[in-house]
Amino acid sequence: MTDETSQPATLRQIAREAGVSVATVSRALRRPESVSAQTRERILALVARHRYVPDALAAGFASRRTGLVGLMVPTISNSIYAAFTESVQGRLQAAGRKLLIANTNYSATLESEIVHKLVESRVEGVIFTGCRRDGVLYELLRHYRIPFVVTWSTSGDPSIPAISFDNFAAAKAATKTLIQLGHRRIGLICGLSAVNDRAQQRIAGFRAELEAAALAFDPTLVAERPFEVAEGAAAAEAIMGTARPPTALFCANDIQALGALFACQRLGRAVPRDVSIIGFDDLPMTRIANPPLATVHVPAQEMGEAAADALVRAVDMGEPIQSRALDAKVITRDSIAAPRG
Amino acid sequence: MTDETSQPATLRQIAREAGVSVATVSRALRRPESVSAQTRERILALVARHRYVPDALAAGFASRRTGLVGLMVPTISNSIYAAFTESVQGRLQAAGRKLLIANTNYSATLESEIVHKLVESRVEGVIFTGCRRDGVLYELLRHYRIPFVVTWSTSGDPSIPAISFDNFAAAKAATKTLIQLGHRRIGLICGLSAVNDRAQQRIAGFRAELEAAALAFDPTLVAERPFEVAEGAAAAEAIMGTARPPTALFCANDIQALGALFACQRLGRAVPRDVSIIGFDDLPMTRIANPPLATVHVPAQEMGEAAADALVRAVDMGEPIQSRALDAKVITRDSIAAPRG
DNA sequence: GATGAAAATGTAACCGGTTACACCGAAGAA
DNA sequence: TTCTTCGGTGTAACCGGTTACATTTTCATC
Repeated sequence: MTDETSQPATLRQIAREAGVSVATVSRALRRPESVSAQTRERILALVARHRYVPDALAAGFASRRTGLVGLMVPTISNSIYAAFTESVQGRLQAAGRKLLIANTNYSATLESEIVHKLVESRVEGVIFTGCRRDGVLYELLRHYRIPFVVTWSTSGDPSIPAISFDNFAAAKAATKTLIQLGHRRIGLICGLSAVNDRAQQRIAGFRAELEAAALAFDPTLVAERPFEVAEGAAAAEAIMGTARPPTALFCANDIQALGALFACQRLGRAVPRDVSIIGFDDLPMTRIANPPLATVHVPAQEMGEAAADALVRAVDMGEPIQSRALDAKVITRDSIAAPRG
Repeated sequence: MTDETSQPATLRQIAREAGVSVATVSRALRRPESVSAQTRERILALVARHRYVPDALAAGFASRRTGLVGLMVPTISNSIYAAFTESVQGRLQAAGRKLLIANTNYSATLESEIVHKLVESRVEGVIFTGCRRDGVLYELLRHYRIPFVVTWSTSGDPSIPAISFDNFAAAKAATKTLIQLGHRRIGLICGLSAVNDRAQQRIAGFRAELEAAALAFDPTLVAERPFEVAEGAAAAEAIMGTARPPTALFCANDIQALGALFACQRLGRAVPRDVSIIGFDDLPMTRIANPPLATVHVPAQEMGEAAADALVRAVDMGEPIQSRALDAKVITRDSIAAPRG
């Protein structure tokens, strides 16, 4: 088990020492059954002794396959993206692929740079978060025949496959839940729609439902903020501090919803007695909070697995990626109730 | 701006069309100042027209450099690792490196497989979480001259560089804070020490401080659980439901601490009046919770950046990695107070 | 105009696997 | 015996850049 030389061995060295050709060593490692048992054992013994680990770079270069898949998420600090990333990674790992993760930090410039890096790395597929981006990027990927799929956002363009759920409809449903309880003045806390098409779609769903219920949209009850607990708390304080505060808050993500919940409690507004709160994402913590937080369950894990699987199939079998809309549904919990009086 | 051919171009094609040698094209792309302005522009125009993106695989293969760094974390679902990962990634991205993330899911077997994959990929460096693992892995990396650094855990072995903080001391300090407030019966909720050396070190720190204060260690007040809010809640319920419940809980991570906080409140135990709670990690949410949660600040971001920087320097300048212990410190907030009576 | 240094460019070997194709020998079929 | 088949193996081209070294061009200086 000691290393013969201090330099890592190469396939040719192993071949020489085993008295066989490089092709045989390559085969012994990649398709062991295609080599006689005797030869195989001699080779594997040498491999172990030299601690030989084949160079995936050279192998990838020679075979024109890298086994790499790129994933672009805005951030993994947000638990929901972390869970999503983990599901993608698990699935790819199982399929013998490696995951290259890149954080775009909600910056289009950074995202564009990263896509170029991924193409350089000759990834075999790319998973995007959200669909709004410069079309040049999609063209670049097509030119290099790299399949891609959009997640977290449905794309209007049928040529851009999306495995996702309907943010607009989900936000509309959450808003409807509040309206059906009797709320007429509803605040909205969400991400920055300028850099986040999910936030934008959720706002649109919120407004559409208000309109459907013939309720006025009051911009003073809306806050677009970064995804931070503290931002959610600050936004809730601001909205609840207005002259005519709403009786309910729709937070387009659970991180901000938790911040809002804490802020309301600190302000002495009981939830749900004085103000109802509904979130979005269904993070594990919402179930445990006091009171448990109503939310919208998003199929983060399912979406990640489906996207990874679809990409692997596209690479392995040339199967085109079909757009799919998964289900997101409102989860009613104790943080929402009919308004007082 | 249209692509001439439908096949992605190669360096040789660009060279032929530009009427120069491949070396010149390579230089024009990698060190533009080493080529005359005229030639450079002609080449760059062709590069743009063909949408040429150099093949990093071939480049890496030729130059024996991949620009890849591997990061092994147990999971990124835990916010603190997500923040850590993000800081590593940001730093590496700035240094022109790409990050290969792998989740070990607290499994030694999986970790071992992944290290092999990373060596195959010829990563230029590896960042580990925790130090407890089969020495064969460290030997393998040394044999391939791949620098590595351990984070989140100090290593006893000086040959294994660690950029970390002292879990034992930090847990001891947190426990001491509770004891100094007057607590004599303290519960402990933490991760699974069997698969997590940080958890193990924190338990040890907890016990050491009890001993220093001449307090008995009561195993019925200790719960080792996976890192989930729900687990923290369940553990707190169990511990607070015992015949002689503790007056304080030390949770060795904030996720479980939040679960414990919610559970205590649900049980009608006011925090900190009936029970004090102190966490570990200083997640953003602890600041906003009701009451704000005392915790131990860990230098997750600093550690990630320092580890990434050290690795880059080791690769670029052959500078050996020095072990460093960063500061972790107790943050007092309203969730802890002197016990009643 | 000759000279030498510096700048710009070209030539070709090389990185370490993969794989199409050729080849050989043994077993089974005719 | 001869032909066919097939498992096992070898040969060598190939993937697309990088880079050491050689060569040519440019330009300031004497």
